[in-house]
Amino acid sequence: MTLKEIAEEAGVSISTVSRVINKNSPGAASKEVQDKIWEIVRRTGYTPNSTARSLKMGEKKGGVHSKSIACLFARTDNAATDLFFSSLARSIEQEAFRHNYVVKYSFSSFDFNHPNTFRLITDNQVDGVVILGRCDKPMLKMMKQYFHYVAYTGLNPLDAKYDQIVCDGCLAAEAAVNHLIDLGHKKIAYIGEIKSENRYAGYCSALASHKIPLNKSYRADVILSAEGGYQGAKKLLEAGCDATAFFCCNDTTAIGAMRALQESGRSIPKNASIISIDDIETAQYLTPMLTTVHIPVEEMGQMTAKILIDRIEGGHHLPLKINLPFYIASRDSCAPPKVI
Amino acid sequence: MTLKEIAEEAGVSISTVSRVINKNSPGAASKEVQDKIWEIVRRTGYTPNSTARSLKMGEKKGGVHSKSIACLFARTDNAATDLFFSSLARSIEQEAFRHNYVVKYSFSSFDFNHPNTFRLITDNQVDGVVILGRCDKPMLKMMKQYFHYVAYTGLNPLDAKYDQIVCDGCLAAEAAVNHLIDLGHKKIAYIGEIKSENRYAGYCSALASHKIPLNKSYRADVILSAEGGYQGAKKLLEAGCDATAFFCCNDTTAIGAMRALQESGRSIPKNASIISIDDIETAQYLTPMLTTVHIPVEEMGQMTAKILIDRIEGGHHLPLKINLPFYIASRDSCAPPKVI
DNA sequence: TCTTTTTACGCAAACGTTTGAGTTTTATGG
DNA sequence: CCATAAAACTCAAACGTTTGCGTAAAAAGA
Repeated sequence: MTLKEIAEEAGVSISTVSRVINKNSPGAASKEVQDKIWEIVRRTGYTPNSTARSLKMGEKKGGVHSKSIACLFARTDNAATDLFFSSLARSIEQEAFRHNYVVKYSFSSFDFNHPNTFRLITDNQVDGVVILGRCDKPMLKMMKQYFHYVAYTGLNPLDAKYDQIVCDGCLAAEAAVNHLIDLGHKKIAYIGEIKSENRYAGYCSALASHKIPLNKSYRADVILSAEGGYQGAKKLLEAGCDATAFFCCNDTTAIGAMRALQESGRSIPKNASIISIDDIETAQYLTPMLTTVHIPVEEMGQMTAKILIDRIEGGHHLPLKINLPFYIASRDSCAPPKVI
Repeated sequence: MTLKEIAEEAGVSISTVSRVINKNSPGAASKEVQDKIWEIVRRTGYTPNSTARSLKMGEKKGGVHSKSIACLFARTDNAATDLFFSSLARSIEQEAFRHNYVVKYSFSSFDFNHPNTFRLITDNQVDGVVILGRCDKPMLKMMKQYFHYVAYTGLNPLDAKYDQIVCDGCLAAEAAVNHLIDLGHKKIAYIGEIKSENRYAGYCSALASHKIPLNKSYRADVILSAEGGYQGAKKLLEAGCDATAFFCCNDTTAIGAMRALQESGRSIPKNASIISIDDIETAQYLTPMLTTVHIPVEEMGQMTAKILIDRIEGGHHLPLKINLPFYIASRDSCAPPKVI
C-alpha cells in the first residue's frame, strides 16, 4: 500500500492523504475525507514507507535521524555469551527505547578485514554507535570516520578524545587483589587474559605496591569463560602452584576456577580464596557465594545510551569520560589464608 | 556528496557516474572518465546514499532486501539477561552474518500497547523477524501482518502455520521429571512459571503417567532467574515441603534453588536432587555439577536464521516445524532418594 | 448580492538513486 | 566516402514520500 493507492481509492490527492496521516496540518481535510482515509489505512494495514520518508526528510534542518544506534562488540570470542555483556547490552537498549531509538546489535566479532563488515557498516545507516568490550585507538578512529557519533563502554578506558563511559578494569582488579592482600594473602594467582589486558596491569600494580614479587608461575593466560577458568586453574594446580588465593578476570571464569579447585579437593575459602570482577546475577547464589567486584552495568549501559543519544540530538559537550565507581561485594569465597 | 555533484564535477551525466560506480555495465564509460570519477569518489569520500538506493531498488523482481532481520524477545522480564537467550541470539546472528545479514535485536519486552512499539517496528524496515521466547498466536499473526517473513524459535511450539524451530519444552520437562522418577523419586517439586508454561504441562504429564498425584504444595510459581529460584525453593522449604527432588524450569533458576537448598543444610544430591533445562555453559562447572536437559541452542539459532533467510530470498517451502532433539546431560545433582 | 475570509483540497518539485531507451560519437568494413 | 556497428554517453521516469504554493468552494460579513 502506498499513499498513491490510498489516494486513488479515496478519490483524493496524495498530498491530502499524506497530510491526514501525519496529522500535522490542522485543517488538512474534512471530517468525511479523514474518516474515509483512516478507514482505508486500517483496512489495508498501510504503513508509511520509511525509506521514502527519510529520503525526503533527509534535508531538514538539523538532519534527520534514523532513530537507531548500533551496538558493536569489539571483541567477542565469548563476550556475547557472557552475562555481563548481555546485561550491559540490555540496559543500553532499554535506555535507548525510552528515547524511541532501536538498537542494532552486532555480536559477531567485529573485523574490518572481513569483506562483509564494511558493507554491513555503511549499508546500515545508524545515527551513532556504541562500542563495547575492548577497543583500540585506530579502530575507534576508523569508527569515527563512518559514524559521526561514537561512544565506548566497558572496562578498558582509552586515553582518547571520545565519549566513554567506563568502569576501570585496572582499578577494579587492583582493588580485588588488595582485598586479598588485606586478608593476608601473599601468594596470589591470576587467571584470565594477559596480553593488553588492563586487569592484568591492576593485578601487577597491587602486588607491586605491596612489594610482592610477580611470580609468573602463578598466572594462567586463558580466555574469559567457565572453560577457560577451569583449564587455567587446573593447569596451575597440576603444576604444583601453591597460591592461597586466586584472582579471576570475571565471574564466569571464576566459576570454572572454583570447579577446578574443588575437584582438587580444596575447599573454598578454607584452602583457597577466590575473587573476581563483574558481579553477575548468579554470583551470589553460588556455593560459596562469590566475592567479586561489583560493576554497575545497569548504570553504565544507561549512561552510555543517554550520552550517545544526547550527542546525536545536538548536545555538543566536550568528549565525556565518565568513570563509574565499583565496590567489592564481599561474600564467602575469600578468607584469610590458612596458617601452616 | 551525491551522484549529481560528482557528475557536475566530472562533466558527465548522473547516469554515467552511477553506472561507473556500480560496475555492472561493462562498457559504461571510457577509461578516462572512469578514472576521473573514481578520483573524485576517493577524494571526496563519497558513499552511496543507501536510503535513496533502496527506495529505488524496492521494485525489483523479487523485491529488494535490506539484508537485515530483527530478533524480538517476545517476553523479557529476564530473558535477555539469561545465558540461554544470549547464546541463541548469538548463534542467530552468526548464521545471519554468514549470509551477509545484520540483526537488529530488541531486548525490550515487546509490548504492542506501548505507543513507541508500533512505530519502532514499522519504521525499521527489516526483511524478516525471528521471535524468540514465548509467543502466542494472536501476536504471531500480528507480526505476520507487518513482516512478511516470521520465524519462531524457543521452547514453546505453537500449533500454527508458521516457520518454527523449536525444542519442545514440554517434552524436555517431561524427560527431566521422568529421569527423577526413574531414580526413585516420587516427591518432586516444581520451581518456575506455571501460567501457560508448557514446561509445567510436561511436569504434570510425567507425574500423571506414573500415577503420582499432583501436589500443589510442591510447586513454586516464580519468574525464571536465580533470585526466582532461590525464593521459590526457600518458600517451599519454609512451608515444610518434603520433596526429595526439585525440577527447575531453567539452569539459572536451578542455581538459585541450589543455593536455598544448601543454605537449609541439605546437601545435593544426598538430601535432594535437582534437575533443570537449558545446559548453559556454567552448568557443568557448578558444584555439584548440574544435571540438566541439554537444549541444542547453537543448532536452533543457526537453523532459525538459515530458514528465515532462505524464506526471504525466495525459498517457498511449506511452513516448517522443526523439532530439535534434546538429551539429558546427566551429572552430579541427581541421585536416588535417601531411604528413610 | 458581492466581497472577504476560511476551509478544503490539488499540483508539482524535490530527496538520491537506478535503468531502459534513446542519441551522439567513434571505430570498422567495404 | 558512406553505411553500419559498436562504444560512450545522456534523458527522463520512477521509487514513496513531504510540503510550499496555488486554487476552488464554502462560510461569513456587509
